[in-house]
Amino acid sequence: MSRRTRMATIDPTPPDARAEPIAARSFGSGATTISDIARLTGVSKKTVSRVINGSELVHPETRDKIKALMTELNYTPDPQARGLAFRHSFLIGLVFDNPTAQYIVNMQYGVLDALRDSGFELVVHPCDSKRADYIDGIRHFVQRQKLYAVILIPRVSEDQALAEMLQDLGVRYVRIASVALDDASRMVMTHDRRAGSEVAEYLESLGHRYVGLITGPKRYRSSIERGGGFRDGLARRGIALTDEAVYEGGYTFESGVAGAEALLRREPRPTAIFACNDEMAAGVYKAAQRMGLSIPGDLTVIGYDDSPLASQLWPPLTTIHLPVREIGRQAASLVLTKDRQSNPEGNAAITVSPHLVIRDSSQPPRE
Amino acid sequence: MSRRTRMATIDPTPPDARAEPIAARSFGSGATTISDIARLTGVSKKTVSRVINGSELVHPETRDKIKALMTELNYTPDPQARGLAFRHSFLIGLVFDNPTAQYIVNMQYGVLDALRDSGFELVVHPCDSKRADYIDGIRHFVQRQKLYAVILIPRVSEDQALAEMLQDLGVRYVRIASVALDDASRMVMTHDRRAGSEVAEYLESLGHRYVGLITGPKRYRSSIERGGGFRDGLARRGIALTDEAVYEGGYTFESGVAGAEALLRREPRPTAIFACNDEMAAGVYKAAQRMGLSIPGDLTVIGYDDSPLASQLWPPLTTIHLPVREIGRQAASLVLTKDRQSNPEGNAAITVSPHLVIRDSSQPPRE
DNA sequence: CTGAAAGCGCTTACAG
DNA sequence: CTGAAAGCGCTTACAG
Repeated sequence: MSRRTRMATIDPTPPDARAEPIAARSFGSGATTISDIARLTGVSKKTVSRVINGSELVHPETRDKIKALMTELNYTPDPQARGLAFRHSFLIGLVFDNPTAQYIVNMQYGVLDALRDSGFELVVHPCDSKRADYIDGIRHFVQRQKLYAVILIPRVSEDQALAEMLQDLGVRYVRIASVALDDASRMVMTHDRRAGSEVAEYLESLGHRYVGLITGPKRYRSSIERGGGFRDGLARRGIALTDEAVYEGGYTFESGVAGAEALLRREPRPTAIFACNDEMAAGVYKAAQRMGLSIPGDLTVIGYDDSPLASQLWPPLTTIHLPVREIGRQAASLVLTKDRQSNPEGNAAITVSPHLVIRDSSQPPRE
Repeated sequence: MSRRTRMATIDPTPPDARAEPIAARSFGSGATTISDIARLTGVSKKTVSRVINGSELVHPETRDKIKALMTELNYTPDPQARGLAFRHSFLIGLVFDNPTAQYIVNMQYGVLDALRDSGFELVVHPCDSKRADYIDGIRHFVQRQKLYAVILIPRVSEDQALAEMLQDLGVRYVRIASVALDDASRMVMTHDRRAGSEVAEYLESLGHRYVGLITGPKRYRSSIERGGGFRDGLARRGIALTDEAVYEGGYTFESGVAGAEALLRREPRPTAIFACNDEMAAGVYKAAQRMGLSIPGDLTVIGYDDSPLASQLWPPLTTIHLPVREIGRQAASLVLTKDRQSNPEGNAAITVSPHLVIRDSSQPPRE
């Protein structure tokens, strides 16, 4: 029936226009346009457009007929044409500086989870936040591609100047960070401070009293939060973390090695070390091996991230699981929800909680 | 002077049209259009378009004047508008199945190296080649976004059905693989076979006679090439690799552990193991540690990839360096060169050569 | 609830 | 060497 209706509908356009069949125009087959749908269904392009954009102002019967035809012809509106008319593209930019490969990839997977079937695509944009003009680079990227939104990953997410530039541009964005740096509607927060405390409490409960901390760079907010939470957690349990028990690393393997070597020379030697990411924890493993210390017999090691590395180390690393893919999913969902401003006051920021995963690198201290 | 020329040029459009100043229209500032350039420079849009597209058919003086104004106003043509007219977008798709995170990220960096300032952007598209309809998913992606080109990473690059679909669509693509699966103009090849042989020759030269091989899955062409090259290399040096000395792994850490455990139970015990990627080599480390074998004292281990893992293992891993970023760069350059067909016969495929990096996990066998 | 006209910022034939 | 007209596939006011 629906087929007959379609066939019976007379094409209102003059016979000279568009006389050729629908399919196979330019990009392989399936190049149906909004005009084809309008003509074959006997309505105006505007009405089809209303259906595409989910307007309520369409007669249900008309809408159904149009939708049926769109499905039948496997029609999807051209994002470039829509973008030109809407004055923005259907692209989401992912901007990042230099996290680990695993972090980047998991984030991409998470974002793409949320973007699936949305008509939006993910465009990646690494940058170097140490360059003076890196914000300009991002501005050009956003402007030129008329991005619909951008997702900011630490450390660039922590740059206030970048956020302000994006606000000036009037483009949507969301920042991923461990503290509330912005409106709740623009934040996905990870409770790094709480996770740091959790590590402290776990170590105290095992009986450790002499512990060391290897932080990330001070310019990373996550590093401050993880380390600060750890320090606070210890303090709450009556353990003071002296300055000599803290080594500022660089989130790299090598800095983990150096940090462990520095900390393990102290007297009394720490019985446990918390490294603020897994890569540095792997460095601690190496230093311990060199110094003839066994893990966890002589030394308990805790990491942060729960990267694949954590389960590949020997012994498997006790660490904080950071749900990166979930974070990416949340960030992308946030950016796609139109009604962010509908509840400007009551909106709570989206938060994601890392949690401790106990494996084999931790146990009570000897004696 | 050029400024005076510009100011003196009378706007040919009627005064009612476009009376407002140029800047700050929709997307922040800088929303200059081709019409602005044409009007202010006193030529038609078509001529400006010619300059944009590098046509020779423009008077040098005119071209210079236009270029100067474009620079002055910081004008870049809108990729969406160009895309709509050109019937393709300025997006390059990166399609991959499930390589390691490091591989994906390095590939992205390489591709972006080549795309910088080209006006093209990178859209990422992971997929699951085990799903029956995964090719349809890619087709929809390519058609809907009207991709300019797509870059195929192993293992999807090895799927002939996918390549044929892309050909039917008429979209440019390049395949990254270890053998010539396609026209030279569509290939970036890595000499995995040769690298496998290099490992064999190196081990023989050290004096190893009893060696084990842990391959990747048979469905990966790289696995066949690496393993095959290794076998051939040994054979050329008079060493036969028996079937029992070969374990088919899955390119995963766990399969490396399992493979090493199987191989190291044999008599005589192999004095060296070649794992076809670093992750499996890390698994070999774990198995060796469990069995109380020291590396390289009791066992030489060689990996493949030269991922960050290789230098983070203890002892640092001797491995084959695969220049992934360079591969990405080459693939993107290939896709951007317009004149691929100019020399259809004489074209040699782009090839990239992996090479051995000797670290501390290899030495001559005992006695 | 529906449509005709104009426009988004570019390019492609077609003329000259 | 240069330009006027029409078009790419959509949407936004504006009318009804």
